[in-house]
This record gives sequence, structure tokens and C-alpha cells, in this order.
Amino acid sequence: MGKSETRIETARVARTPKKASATPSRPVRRNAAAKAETPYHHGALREALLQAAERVLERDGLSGLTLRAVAREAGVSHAAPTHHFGDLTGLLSELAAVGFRQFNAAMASSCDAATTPLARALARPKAYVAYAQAHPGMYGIMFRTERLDYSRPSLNEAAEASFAGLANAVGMMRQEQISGDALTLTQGAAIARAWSMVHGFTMLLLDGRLEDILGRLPEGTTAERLLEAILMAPVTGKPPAP
Amino acid sequence: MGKSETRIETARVARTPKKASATPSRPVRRNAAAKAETPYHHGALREALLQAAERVLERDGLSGLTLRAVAREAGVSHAAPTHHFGDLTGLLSELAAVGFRQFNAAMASSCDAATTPLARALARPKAYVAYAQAHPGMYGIMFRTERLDYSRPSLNEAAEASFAGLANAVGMMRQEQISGDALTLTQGAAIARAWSMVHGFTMLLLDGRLEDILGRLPEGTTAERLLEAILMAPVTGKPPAP
DNA sequence: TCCTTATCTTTACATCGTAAAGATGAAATA
DNA sequence: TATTTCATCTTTACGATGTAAAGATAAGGA
Repeated sequence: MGKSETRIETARVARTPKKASATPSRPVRRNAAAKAETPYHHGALREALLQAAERVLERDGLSGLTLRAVAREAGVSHAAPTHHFGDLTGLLSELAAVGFRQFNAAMASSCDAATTPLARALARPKAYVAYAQAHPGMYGIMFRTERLDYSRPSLNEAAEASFAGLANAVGMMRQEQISGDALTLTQGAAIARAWSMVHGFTMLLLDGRLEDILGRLPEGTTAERLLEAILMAPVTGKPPAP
Repeated sequence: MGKSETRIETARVARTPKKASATPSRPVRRNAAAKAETPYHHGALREALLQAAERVLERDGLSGLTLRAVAREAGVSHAAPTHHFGDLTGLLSELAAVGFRQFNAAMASSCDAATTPLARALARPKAYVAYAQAHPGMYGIMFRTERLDYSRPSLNEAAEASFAGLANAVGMMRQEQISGDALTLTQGAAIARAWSMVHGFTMLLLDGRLEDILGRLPEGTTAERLLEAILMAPVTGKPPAP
């Protein structure tokens, strides 16, 4: 077990196995993304591991994202991540924090680009779904993993910002001031409804469970168009009969 | 590895290790649920494994549901499930099918019990969330696992029935006849909106992400009350201003 | 009665997460 | 400058898991 492991795990740069340092010049290490911003040879491992994790996630999906695979991708030993993240939960949590920041940035820039009130109202949910479609693995880390530690400041802060942005957008759409403290039932329901709808739509879409509906719609109807119809209906359509 | 495994895995009835069958009477086996309905000693293993899986899931959660744990719970060797389910995916898929059948039955009986039109409209989504709250592990198997094989007839059929029930309920609420073949964009949007909302609400609720909202609501507001408010608003409330 | 075959057990192996001990070099201190 | 300290990384090890393959065992038909 240990033997075969060592044989496979060392698919890296062959870093001076014992002490035969024939090249006293800066030992290069880092097979990928080792341009010049890594000042010394050890300082940027944490960041490198997070980038490697993102790469592994996009390449091999959620089930391929293991501690050892990330270490392999970064060119370090399989136990190296332990010191920086402590745990698999730690790595996933920090990666989820990265995802939340990307996610928030994408929604913010999309909202800023909108001009008309209608576009402004649709920009955020459309950017939400678009991010999830573009980064399904990352969205899975953020919302599908049960193994996240929200007591970590970075994750807590990023997720909180995401929620605040949502609540703010809903409040603006309802032309109300959201007092960060208390909420009326109607306000809370509006926020929860918006979040539930877009989150549920995204999950069902990523899981392929909307294919059944999309296939029955008029030829060439895209998921984005369906989302628009979902969002527009409660505003312009007539309410369902009781 | 093999030694310690054998030592731990055999926490069962000590079934005639080699050939020293001192008791030629029916070897009892099955430490749990071995009343009299297991006719012989091998016939009902498939069913027994599914029940064991459900037990393990409720006791140890989603992460504790492993092939070996299920076999252990059923009192058989760790490779026994392979012949019946082929794979971990197979076991999870069959278990998800069981869950979908329970789920559909719960919603159907809840709908039948409703009398007023309003109660009839709220019964299905409330039963949806109630089932998920009562069986979070099972709901996770059904909707959170990426490892399901929908080509299996049992799972495909049960999930399809769930979708058909939803579409039918939405159609009845809109007082329309759903032609099983094609859908207008408005119809598809109504179905997708209903499903997205209740599914998203359930996921956020199970993940504890609504605690933030629930804590800001008037004292003692329960998740069920919030769900009611979400569902009622688009009917009775005024639409959000553009 | 014997043999075929489905069912279950043993054994084995690669992989994973995690812990603990050993090596290594950057930085602080003298 | 020489030495020590300590954070960082590697080795080694262990239990657990999924899965494959071979061996045992009993049921039912020949």
C-alpha cells in the first residue's frame, strides 16, 4: 500500500530526493502557474492549492476533488494540504468561499450593466443561473456539499455577503427599506421566495431534471428563456385561480 | 488490511465458519427482522438490504450510508450487495426509488385529506416539505446525490410519477388540461416555478440557510408558516413594483 | 443421484482521509 | 556570522471504502 502509493503519487518534478542538491540555484518546483509571483519556494502553497483545487474540480468534477488529487495537481505530497487547511472540510470551505466571491462579483457586475428597470430586475437571477451553469462544480461545492464549515470567517463572510445582496435586491424591487434587524412575514416571504425559486431552478437545471419540461416547450426554448418566463409571470400574468 | 477487516466485519451471528456444522437445524442468520417472513435463508436479501440501508441512513446520515455498512447492518458479507445491486450507484438508485414511492404516497394522501380549495392548493407543497423534514436523509438520496442511475426502471418510474403528480396539480390549479405531449411557455413556466420554489425552499431549509430569515421574523414563526406566506403571496398580495 | 447455477463469502487491491514522526530550510537570535 | 527555532513539507502508517475475482454452498432441475 505504501509502496505503490509512493510510486504513483510522485508524478511531479522530482524534487531533490535526499540531499544530492546538484543545483543550488532556486529549486523551481510548482509545475503549473509558477511564473514569477511565487516569491520563494514555499510561501504561496495555500493559494496554489486553492487554484489546483479549482482546476481539479473543473476537470474531474465533484467526485474527483480529493485532498490527494489536489496535492498531486499542485505537485506536493499528499499530506501538504493538511497544514494549510487542516481537513478536507477546511479545503472545501475555503474553496466555497472563493466560489462565493466569484459568484457575488458576477452578480454585481451584471446588475451594474443593466439599464432599464426590467433588465435590472432580471439581471441578478439570470446572472445567478448563468454562474451556476458556467461553474457547476463550484456551485456544487457551495450548495450541494454537506461538508462545509460556516464558522470559518472567510466562508461565513462571503456567504453572508451573498445573502445580503439578495435581500437588498428584493428590498429594492419592493421599494422598501430593509432594516437589517427585523423582518415582517411578508418581507421574509419575499426574500425566501426569490431565493428558493432561483436556487431550486438552478439545482433542477444542473441535475437535468428540467429537460423533461424543456423538451415539451416550443422548439428551441432555452433554459434562460424559461427562467425569464418564470420570473415575469407573477408580475405581468394573472394569478392562478383559487 | 485484510486481517483487521475480517476481524471487524464479522460482528454478526458467527455463522458456521468452516464446516463444523454442529447444528444441522436451519442456520438462523439475519440478526435483525428475522421473524418468520424470510422463508428460506437467502431469498429476501435484496429487500432486507434496502431496509437495512434505510435504517443506516436514518441512523448515521448520508455520509454513513456505505455498501459495507449496509451489508454489516443486514448481517451479510460486505460483497453480498454486489450481486443484487451491482454497484453503490445501484443501491442508491433503488433506495431513491423507494423514497420516491414513499414521497408520492405522502403527497397523495395529504391531498386527499384536504377539503377546501385553499387547503387543497396548499396540501401538496406542505406535504412535500414535511416529508423532506421527516426524512432528510432520504430526500438527500433522492435530490442531493449525483450518483443516481435514472435508466433503472424502478427509479425512472417512481421519479416520473412524482413529476406527473406535480404537473397535474399545477394544471388543476390553473384549471387547464395538461396535454401530456406539448406545453406552452406559460404552462411550462408555471410547472417549473412551482417545482423550483418548493424544491429550493426545501433544500435551503434542510441546509439551515433559512435560519437567518426565520430568526428575524416575528417571534415563533415556523418554517411551515413561512412556506404558507410564500405560497399565498402571489395570489393575495400585490405584485412587486417594477 | 448428480450437476448446473444463482447466491453468498473470502481474499485482494487501489484509493481515500487522517495522524504522527522525520526532514528541511527560512528567519530570528546570539 | 553561527546557531537555534519553528513553520512547512515529506514519509510512513493505519483504518475504511468500492470493486473485482475466485472459492464455497445450497436449490432445483437433469
